[in-house]
Amino acid sequence: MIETLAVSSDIPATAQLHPMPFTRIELAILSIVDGRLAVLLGKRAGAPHKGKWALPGGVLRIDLDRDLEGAAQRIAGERLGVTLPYLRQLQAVGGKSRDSRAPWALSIAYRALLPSDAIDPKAGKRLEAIRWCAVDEAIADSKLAFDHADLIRSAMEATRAEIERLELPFGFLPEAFTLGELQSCCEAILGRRLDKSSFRRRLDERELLEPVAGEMRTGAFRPAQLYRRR
Amino acid sequence: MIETLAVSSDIPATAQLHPMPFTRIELAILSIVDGRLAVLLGKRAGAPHKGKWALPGGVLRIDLDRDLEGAAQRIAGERLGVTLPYLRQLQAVGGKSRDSRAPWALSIAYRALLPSDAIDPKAGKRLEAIRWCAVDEAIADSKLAFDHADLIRSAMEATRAEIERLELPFGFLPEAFTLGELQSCCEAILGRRLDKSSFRRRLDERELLEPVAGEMRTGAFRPAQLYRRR
DNA sequence: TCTCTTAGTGGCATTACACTACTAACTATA
DNA sequence: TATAGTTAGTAGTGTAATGCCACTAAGAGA
Repeated sequence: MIETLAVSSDIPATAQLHPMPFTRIELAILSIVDGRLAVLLGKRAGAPHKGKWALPGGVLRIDLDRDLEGAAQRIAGERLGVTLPYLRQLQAVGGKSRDSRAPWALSIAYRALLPSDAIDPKAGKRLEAIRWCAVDEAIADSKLAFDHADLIRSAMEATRAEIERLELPFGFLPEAFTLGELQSCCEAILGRRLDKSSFRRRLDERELLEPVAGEMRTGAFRPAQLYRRR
Repeated sequence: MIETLAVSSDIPATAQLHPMPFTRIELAILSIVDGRLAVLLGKRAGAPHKGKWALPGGVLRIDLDRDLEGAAQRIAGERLGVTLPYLRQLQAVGGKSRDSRAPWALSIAYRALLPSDAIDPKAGKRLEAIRWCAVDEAIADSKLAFDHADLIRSAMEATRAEIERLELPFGFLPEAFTLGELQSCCEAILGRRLDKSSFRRRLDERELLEPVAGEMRTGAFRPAQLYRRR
């Protein structure tokens, strides 16, 4: 039926028979705030879950979006005024009565890494307010809207696994950074301390970074060599 | 072209304003055939891609399916007459002009592990034929329908990564099995030989298995201890 | 000049694992 | 009955990765 009829110009009867799910994109945007891994939340301005905190997101628009990643970028631009580097699809969740706006709701969750100052705290269209929330607290918070606590947990786990594999969180870092800054980032993501010596040796063997010749970060103490992505 | 609206008896205007994508589930069902990792393909009986081989799949039915995994199980039951253990969501793919039946098509891909004899080769409703195809060949085959070669690659990579982490492929094995059988499975998935001694030591340290006391697999050569999942 | 703090390096111990070699137990066949 | 062939199972050694600890270096500030 669906398999057998279909020409692009004709409308196959069966495809019209079945209503399709209310389809959204949700964004788990992570950052480091006060040395802890944090996620961007928006306070919902309307029903459902009015007044609760939730991941920013929006409806998939088949007239505007070329593909799923394009939809995620459009929504990030419209709602938050940013484009998202290091975007990665997390998972799809869907089911009956996930969202009272429709009988069946499907969400595709994306994750991005951003420095926290890349978001204007006054942005957030269609949201009363936005804020950064430590992921530990967000996951434990039973008052988050929808099933967003699960999505945040999934974002955190995926990001931790990347760091364990030494896929570095360049999204959190400026173009040039010190090894100390990089290590602090990784520690914030993993939620545990790392050994400086082992960490550097591992980076070294994999040849992931190159020093920016002559450039040092100078500050209160001994200056540190700056590195960039290789 | 189809424009499927999200519908509901009492919904806010926003949910109804936008047409929703044509949403399907695709199944990457893996097995070991002749010592090689293989994927189940169906020959398409109708347009689009009529006569080409594709992953089995079906349309998400919001009237029938409670959630995404339920949809995957319903489709596996209807099309292949099986229920799928060790089901895992792979990824969502979507975009304009993925499928000529609709202006915007979204597919959620699932992966399952099954012994090859769990599928009746005469099954395959709405498909001309079904067959097992070695994943290497399927990935290299530019004539597969839609973007299914990408989905198969993704299924293979996800499964290999699981084996590397010693998440064992119990879906391919009977209740009780020998260490030799388990090792052969893993070798077929990884596409390389493993060292017997190391493999056993790693299993041992992680305490993943327990011997079935007194039970041995007897055959042409020295009998082997049977193990089960712990 | 001394202390404090961060940057950066070196060495030893432990662990995980690859590689090799070996013994054990069964069948089949001469 | 002896022997070859095949799979099951164990043991030991070397090496690579890395955890852990200790050390030196370079700046600021008291």
